[in-house]
Amino acid sequence: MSKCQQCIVRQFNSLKHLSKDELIRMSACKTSKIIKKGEPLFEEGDHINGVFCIKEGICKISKMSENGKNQIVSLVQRGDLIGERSLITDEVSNLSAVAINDMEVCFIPKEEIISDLEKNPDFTMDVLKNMASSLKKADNIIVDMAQKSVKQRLAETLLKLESKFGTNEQGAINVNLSREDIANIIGTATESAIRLLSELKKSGSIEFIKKDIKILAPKELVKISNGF
Amino acid sequence: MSKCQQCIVRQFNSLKHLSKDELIRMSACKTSKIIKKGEPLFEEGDHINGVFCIKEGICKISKMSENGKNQIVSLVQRGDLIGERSLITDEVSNLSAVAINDMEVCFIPKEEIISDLEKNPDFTMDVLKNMASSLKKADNIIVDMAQKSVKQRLAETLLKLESKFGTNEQGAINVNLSREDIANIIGTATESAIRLLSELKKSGSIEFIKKDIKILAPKELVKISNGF
DNA sequence: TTTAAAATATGATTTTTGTCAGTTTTTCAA
DNA sequence: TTGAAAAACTGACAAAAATCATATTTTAAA
Repeated sequence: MSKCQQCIVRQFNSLKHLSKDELIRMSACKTSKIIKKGEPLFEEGDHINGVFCIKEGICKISKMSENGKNQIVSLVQRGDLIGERSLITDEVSNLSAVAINDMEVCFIPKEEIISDLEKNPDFTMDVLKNMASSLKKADNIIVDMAQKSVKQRLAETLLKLESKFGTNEQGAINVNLSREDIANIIGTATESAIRLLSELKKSGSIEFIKKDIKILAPKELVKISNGF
Repeated sequence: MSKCQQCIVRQFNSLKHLSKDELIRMSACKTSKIIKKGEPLFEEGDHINGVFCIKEGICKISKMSENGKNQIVSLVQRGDLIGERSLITDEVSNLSAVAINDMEVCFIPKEEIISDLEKNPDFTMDVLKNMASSLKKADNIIVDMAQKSVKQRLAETLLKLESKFGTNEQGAINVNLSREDIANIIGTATESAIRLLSELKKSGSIEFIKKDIKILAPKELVKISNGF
């Protein structure tokens, strides 16, 4: 199994603050998993008891509402760390994570990393920073969900997706989301999302390359997102 | 000025993990403020550069949307700490805080408390725990905002308000929110909130005592909140 | 390759929610 | 106390979004 000390992915997240010794110890106890597209990494109610470091692939973090609809709360990709919260509380996960393409993921058990959290202030502060940043993002999403129309949220989401995942050779947003996934990000019915995408296509703001979405007029989407 | 070492309020938040020495030092540099109902404690764009410890009163934490509507993200009360994020990042606040009744608040400058965050692991871990808990709550709010109807959110909000602030002598929810505030919590137009409150009143789930709301049938509200 | 299932798409309709306009009630300061 | 401003309320209507029905296209398994 590959060694954490030599893993590039670690440089992208809080684990970069661990010392060589800490990494060697971690490397010895980590496990590596392959998760196929569509399969869960963990589900609501699971005891995670550790953190996942994403070596390859993208997954959607979602939560079931009482209405039985799925809401995607975030998308995480190569280099991201998930499950930091499990280090801090003993509660079961309130979220589930499902691969949207094939993934390679390392798992570091809680008992191995918890002492680092207590003893390595650089590591702790970085975890804290990430949480603070997530919290700020969450507040912004709450405001958007509460105050923006579905159309505004769709336009904003497309812009965010492009900035996060970039574009492929044909210029389309480089993440493989179904129309249903998009609807579950913006919090609307799948039909509504499809309808509004068609509208944006008709008006020339986007085009479809197969099922992928290419943004043609980003400024137009910014306008829509801001309510014009 | 009163001393932090003797302040009961401190027991309710992360500051309880500070040592006697740390408290004495903090006490020497803290400032105390009286904020009248309706006045801001801080506003969007302010450099907070420290934490506020609420000694008395309640305030609403809110954010302006691009649409020009105000969204209340949380309500904080006696014993709560606000502004922890300012300790971690140098960004200006993305939120504003306005008193909903007269408040007494202590302010502890960042430079005084930042070393505790770096050197006192109990304190750090408690801040981390609170952030993790806030993050979980935020995820739940996102799901509610995205997936629940205004009526569902109103019912849920009333239940949450009662459980957080309790009831007064007449059994009404013990927090002084305007109808507009309620609308800004659930993310809807003031008129819609008023209309749905009247509906709940007609159906006997709640009653009004002056402008205050008294929950008569909590089970009914739970049903509504869950979509029945 | 064929075929069934899943995903995408579109139309018609209903429900939900927002907006505007106006009335009544409450609050608070002169 | 009184009168103006703010808050609460109600109705009518418009806009947004969900739902239901159904058609078409794509995907993936046999």
